[in-house]
Amino acid sequence: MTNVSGTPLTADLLFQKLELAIHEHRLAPGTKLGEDDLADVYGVSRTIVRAALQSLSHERLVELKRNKGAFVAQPSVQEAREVFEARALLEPRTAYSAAERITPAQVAQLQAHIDAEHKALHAGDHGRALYLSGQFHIDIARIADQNTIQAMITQLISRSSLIIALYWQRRAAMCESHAHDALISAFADHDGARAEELMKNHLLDLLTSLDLRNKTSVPLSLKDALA
Amino acid sequence: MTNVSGTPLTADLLFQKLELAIHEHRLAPGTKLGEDDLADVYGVSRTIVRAALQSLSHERLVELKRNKGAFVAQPSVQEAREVFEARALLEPRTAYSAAERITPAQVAQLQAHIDAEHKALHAGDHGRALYLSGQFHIDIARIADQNTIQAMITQLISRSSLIIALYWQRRAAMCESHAHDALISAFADHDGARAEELMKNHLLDLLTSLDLRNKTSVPLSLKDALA
DNA sequence: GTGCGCAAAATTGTATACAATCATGAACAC
DNA sequence: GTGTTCATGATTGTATACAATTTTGCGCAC
Repeated sequence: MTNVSGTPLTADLLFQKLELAIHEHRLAPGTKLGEDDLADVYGVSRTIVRAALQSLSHERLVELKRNKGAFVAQPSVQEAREVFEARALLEPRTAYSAAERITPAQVAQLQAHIDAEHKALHAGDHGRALYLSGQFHIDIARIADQNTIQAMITQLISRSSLIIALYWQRRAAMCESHAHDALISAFADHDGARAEELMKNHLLDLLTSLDLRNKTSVPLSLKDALA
Repeated sequence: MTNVSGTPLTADLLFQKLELAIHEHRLAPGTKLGEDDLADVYGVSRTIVRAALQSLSHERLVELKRNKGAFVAQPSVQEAREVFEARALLEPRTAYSAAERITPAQVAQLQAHIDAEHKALHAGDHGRALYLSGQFHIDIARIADQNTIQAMITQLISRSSLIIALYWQRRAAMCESHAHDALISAFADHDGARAEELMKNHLLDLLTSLDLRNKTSVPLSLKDALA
């Protein structure tokens, strides 16, 4: 099948599309990503699809099982804890740095970001709201001018989205929390210490809102349970 | 060209070989990694080579320039600072956790690691010594039982090796420092606070031993300077 | 001799063909 | 009816062929 739309659709682009779909919970953990299927859907060859899947695998969003195929990752309870451990080490201090460097224009950007998040939530688009809420954290790293840390946080945020999909217990409540608003306030005041503390607590809140009791994670398809 | 040796040499294996070569400074920053060249050397098709190069690119050890080829990365001064910023956030706290959990057997492992490093240094194999010294840091994350953080530190260590290749100022001195010995002592005592502090200082020492003054990084080949 | 332009060579990007492995299911023994 | 075996089909792994782009270098004008 040849590509129909105007853009040639490179591997990076396909990567972004799939990453977004996973982040917005349009692709559930455990979903099989067949190479031919994706190639047909997006009108590219398997070469491109494989490159994109390899990238997703590197970001831990997809698990590549040799001779079996690619599946949307299903983070274990252990992995979920580790991801939030890592975030706890990186994000509070990064928020501190961001608060010291942030410009009024960037404060406005963050605020616009939150507004969009609330709007999506109001429109019932929970996936979109979750994605935007993640972008908020990534923006903070960008404002702190730490590209390396930003790349790490980006990965951790995406993985958190999978974790949320698997272990969230009270879905409705989450996005209503005004932790992000409080953070913006600290940023506007250039109050690094407060931003750091708020971020730390925000991450703890997120973690405790998960149900990480050690029931071996329920596989979505019965088939996988036996394999 | 067909593969001569016994093992089929998969993409992951080639990735490891190249990563090690970069880490041990056998491949200098800026070196071009031609696909056909690598394919010939290792007796595999370009398909495998490209997969390995893509992985290396994801680890930021190789820079992929579209239609130009793959080159061993040359981290900028800014990137060098960012890498050590990230390490400063991750490693001290991870050392703390490791100190609390470490077993006597693991202490012995670390000690053996250091002995091997000293031996390599004595044998004049600086590249090997540098590699082993990096593994020490990765082992700490492993002992802390933090796979996610370990993966991040692994990447940061490899990138640090490139940074050292570019910005180190007093080569001989480095590995003689006994920072690792002091860390082991703290680990043996399960003294988390001391381990954390030692690691923090160790990373600061490393950073200050670099020459990160903002001269636009000297390109190894004149050709790249103009491109 | 210097600089421009174009053609040839080399290198990377993508698609496709073939090989290897795994999944499915029918046939058969018990 | 249950379980095993083997053949068939589907899916992934690898190599190769072709297209697109870049680099190289020759030839020519000035």
